[in-house]
Amino acid sequence: MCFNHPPASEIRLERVLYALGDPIRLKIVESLEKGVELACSAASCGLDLAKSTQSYHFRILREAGVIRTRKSGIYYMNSVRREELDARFPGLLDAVLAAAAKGCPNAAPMAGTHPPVK
Amino acid sequence: MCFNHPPASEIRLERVLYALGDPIRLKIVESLEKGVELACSAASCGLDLAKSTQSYHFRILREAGVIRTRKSGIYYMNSVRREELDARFPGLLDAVLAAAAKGCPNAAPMAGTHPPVK
DNA sequence: CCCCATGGTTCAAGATTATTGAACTGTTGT
DNA sequence: ACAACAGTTCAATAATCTTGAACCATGGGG
Repeated sequence: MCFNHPPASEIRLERVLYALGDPIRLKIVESLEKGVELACSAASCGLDLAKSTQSYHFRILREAGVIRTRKSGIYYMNSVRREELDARFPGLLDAVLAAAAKGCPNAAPMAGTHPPVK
Repeated sequence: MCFNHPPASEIRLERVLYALGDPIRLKIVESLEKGVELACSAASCGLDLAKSTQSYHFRILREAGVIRTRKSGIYYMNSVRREELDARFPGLLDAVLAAAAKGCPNAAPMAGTHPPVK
């Protein structure tokens, strides 16, 4: 099930902005922006949502070309398509994440929440 | 009728991204981004929309803090809140507009369309 | 001054889009 | 083989966009 990842050349600004323009999805991207790869449940950790809703948001991010999803064992591992986004829209993700980091110095105090250590 | 412009300190990233995450509103901001001040009808020129719809999108941009609207005579003049946005989210608008300019080298061939010369 | 044309707004209705529970697919561990 | 688990898909409900009609304010003629 290798999902519908758009090729880098077809990533469209409107879709990216739309994807980032939702608080839930922005938080997901933030949590992913340590450069790490996280399972859906770990990336949307703390957000109180039905899992079908989470799935929906991951799909939006995926189809916009913001994240990449790879199935590893039982988990769906997600990461931000950093290089491709930076190449296509230089400075955009940096500016968004810098702004997000400033506006919200949230160090969500997550404790022992199901680690996707694999 | 001095609208609901949020003070600079209350401009929230989520709202800004949401506002920019719509093709119509992005085009409006682009057309405003010559640093000029334009009437609504001029800023949304070329977009084929009911004027109530245009009004709605201008309101979203306004309440997000992206644009400023001032009534001058019979016109509602709009401009981007450049300095405030740059101060609050450095590089964000630059990155977005650079990306938009690259993705779409549209020189919309507008001819003698009702100029808001005032 | 009265009237009307004009630029935008507001309101209520119908048309997209987001959220969610239930049922499902695939993988792992026992 | 089976149960448990991570995510997906589907269909129904809730929320948001779009639009026409009615409206407000301003400015320009008679």
